[in-house]
Amino acid sequence: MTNDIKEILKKNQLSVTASREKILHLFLEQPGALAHGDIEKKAGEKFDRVTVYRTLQTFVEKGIIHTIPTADNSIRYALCKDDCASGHHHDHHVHFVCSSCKNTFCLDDVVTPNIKLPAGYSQQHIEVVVEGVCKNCR
Amino acid sequence: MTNDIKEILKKNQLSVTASREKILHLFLEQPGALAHGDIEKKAGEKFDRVTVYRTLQTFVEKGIIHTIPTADNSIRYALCKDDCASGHHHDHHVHFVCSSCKNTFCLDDVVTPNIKLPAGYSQQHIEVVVEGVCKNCR
DNA sequence: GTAACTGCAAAATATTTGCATCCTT
DNA sequence: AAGGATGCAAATATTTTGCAGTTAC
Repeated sequence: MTNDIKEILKKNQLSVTASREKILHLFLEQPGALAHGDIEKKAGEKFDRVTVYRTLQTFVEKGIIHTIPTADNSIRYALCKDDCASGHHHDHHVHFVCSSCKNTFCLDDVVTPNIKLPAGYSQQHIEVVVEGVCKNCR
Repeated sequence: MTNDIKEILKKNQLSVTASREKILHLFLEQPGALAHGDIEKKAGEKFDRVTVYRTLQTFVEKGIIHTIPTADNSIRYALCKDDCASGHHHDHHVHFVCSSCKNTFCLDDVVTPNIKLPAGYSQQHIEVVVEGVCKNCR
């Protein structure tokens, strides 16, 4: 498991450092998505705010995690599936925000639908976020 | 036209003030969505940052405008259709972000699709944002 | 006249940048 | 040893809050 973490970092040409291992571990050990603030809390004063910013940014650039837009101005991050390589990230699944427990999940098995756009519009990417109650909260 | 603006405000039990008229006017005169920053720019030093925050918040509460989540942490606001009343806002259309001109539009004619969720999940709301090139930019 | 709205000041938060030091390779 | 990563300090930017003065009704 710890090896997995090192592997992911190496595969993306990143040096293996304590902060990166710890942040990546947080993502692996929990099913949902994490906002910047969550990471600082869960890590328990361990590392600098700035390191978290920089690490998240690096991970997004490398395609290790991806962002999930939300309506409340708090960007959330979630792990990408293995087949997301740097540059061409394909994020074809639906995101789910639980209005009860406030967690955000990737519904990896639910693919985004095809949308018929009006004439003249071309589609490059689609993002679907469903809000509701998750299976743990009902 | 100016009457429309006053009407909208009155219909929502808001006093008609210069700031509210001006901000509402900005939304009416342009097809896309506006972020907080856009409003400050377009208004040209006219009113206080704080007033913009408070006005936007009020409008969202009353259902005059709604928020559109984006991946880059900049919340955008757009006018709601007439049938959005306070409390039960129905926002059943797709949003479109142009990667060229950076504008955000409401595709009012494109309704959000039905998503089949995994067992145990219930849906309260759905948000669909498509990124691509709009008809003006291609 | 009263309640609601605005603008200013200031506080609280959040994010970015520079640089010296430390760690990974 | 060299390059990259971290942590601290500080600069910026963003959002919130309190309060006094102004405006709408």
